[in-house]
Amino acid sequence: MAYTKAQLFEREDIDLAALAKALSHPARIAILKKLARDNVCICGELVTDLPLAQSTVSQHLSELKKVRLIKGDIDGAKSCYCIDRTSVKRLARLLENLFEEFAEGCSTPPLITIKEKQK
Amino acid sequence: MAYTKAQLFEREDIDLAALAKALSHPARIAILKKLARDNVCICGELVTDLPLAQSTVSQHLSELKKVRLIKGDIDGAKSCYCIDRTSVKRLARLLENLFEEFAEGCSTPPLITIKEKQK
DNA sequence: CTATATTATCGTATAACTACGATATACGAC
DNA sequence: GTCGTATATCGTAGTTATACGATAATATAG
Repeated sequence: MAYTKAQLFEREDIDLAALAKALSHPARIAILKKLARDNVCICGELVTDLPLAQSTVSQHLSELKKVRLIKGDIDGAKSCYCIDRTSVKRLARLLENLFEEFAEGCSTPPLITIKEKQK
Repeated sequence: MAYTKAQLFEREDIDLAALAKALSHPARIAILKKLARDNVCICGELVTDLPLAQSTVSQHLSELKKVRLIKGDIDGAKSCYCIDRTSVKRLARLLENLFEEFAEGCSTPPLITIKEKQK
């Protein structure tokens, strides 16, 4: 039988799932946090920081780039990556929608909302 | 060599990654949203709602339960699931931390784009 | 141009995920 | 008890993810 039926769901759910998948490995979370801290970061720094081989780091970067959470530029022989704030905002919006539904569904206490504090 | 090195990362990153993985399939997002809307929901309703076999839905429910985003109670022959607000709050907190880091990172967009690497 | 440094990509092995049908289990009705 | 319903679990096939080393590609240094 077929393998995935993911495309049979609602667009928004598919989008959020794709972004969540990008966050579903601690290495990629760590990469995003470092990129955020340093604002920009060359690949080599990530390789020395993470307990992973260079090719594996490159692979993780590629995944993050695929969903546009980061973008990369070539600077000489090195690659500079930075957070793509547009997509981060999109992720924040999708998460907000989700958490709103959580909040609506029940009368129990307040849910923390994801606020967008950027710039 | 080993397969996963996920456990070598920081606790918080591992936790967030695990929760994000639970959100990384549109079916599970849809399940969470329905559980939130109905506050409580029996498994059968989910099966008729989703374009998936009963066993597959049960599997997705199991994954959500594994990270405690939902909890289930047996009500006779049926199973009632509902959102676990405690874990949802934990997820919200972890996401907040992440987004805070994003916000703290520099606001200046880009760096000098030299050129596109291609092959 | 050659050598070195940096990063991306390829090939590959293994683990995990997705999905289903079949089966097991547990309950309620009878 | 048996029958039917509702869920969970097992077995499994195919797909995707993780990880590495090896190699290719590109830029800089000499």
